[in-house]
Amino acid sequence: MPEAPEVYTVLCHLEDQLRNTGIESVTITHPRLCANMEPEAFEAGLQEQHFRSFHRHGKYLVFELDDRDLVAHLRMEGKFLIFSNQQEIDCLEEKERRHIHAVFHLEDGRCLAYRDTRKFGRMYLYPRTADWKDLPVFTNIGKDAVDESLSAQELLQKAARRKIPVKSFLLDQSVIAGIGNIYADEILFASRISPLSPASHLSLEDWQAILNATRSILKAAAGQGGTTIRTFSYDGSHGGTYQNQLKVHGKDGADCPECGCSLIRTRIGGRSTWYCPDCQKER
DNA sequence: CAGTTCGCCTGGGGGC
DNA sequence: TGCCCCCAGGCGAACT
Repeated sequence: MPEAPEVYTVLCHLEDQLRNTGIESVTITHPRLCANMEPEAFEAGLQEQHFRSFHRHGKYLVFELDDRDLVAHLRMEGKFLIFSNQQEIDCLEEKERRHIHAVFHLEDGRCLAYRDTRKFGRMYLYPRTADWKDLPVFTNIGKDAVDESLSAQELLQKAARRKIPVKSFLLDQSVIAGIGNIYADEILFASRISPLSPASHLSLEDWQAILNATRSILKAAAGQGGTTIRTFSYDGSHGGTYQNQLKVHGKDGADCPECGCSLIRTRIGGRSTWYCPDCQKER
């Protein structure tokens, strides 16, 4: 479940590996992967293009090519894997190979494979746009969580009249982009705010605390290569280490690292949520 | 318009 | 060992 820090980690790895590399051809074996066109058009549109620059917005990866913009969302389990040649893919065991849904054959003989066991990930291809942030896929996506221009005032205004729990509000990508289930729990713990608090009940000071916690936690996690629980890895074998810094998320039966009382596990908006009932007061 | 539910997917784990 | 069911969860569509 890559969130902003994990997507950033993947992006850095791909930039390092693919910058200025050409695409000879692309083979799509799971048509639904291509979100905004037929797979044949997607394959044709990528032919002879080169990876020129690499960006992230929220949980989206953006690749600027010569005259196309390619956008990818890994959702839960999507991964980009780089192989030295086609034979390496052919030699994979069936249970590995069956989850590869796209292969980019690169001009230097390497292969960029997209593997996704649950087929939730999506890719979008567009004619190159002057500013990639104007791409249609970002129409309903808010500012990135670590965007310096995002202010507490802005969050306060967007939360006005919103009755949903603040945790659900933080997960709403149209409000703020890049936060997922793991970091939402960690951000609210650091901010000492109950995830159940209605979003509209938070003060300007509360939003400032959330913004400060968001920036410090996402940056620290990115610095450690992200969080590896369950399946995240940036290249198929190496993961991040921020899971060792988690204070509440996933801590079944654990005590609060601040006050020692028992952490609570509950469900908010259909998602597992961990918090400290003592440190995190409801607003 | 705000909020809720469902469908998409598969592997892993618990219960028996 | 095998079978069934539940769970994980981001996001868009469809609904109230």
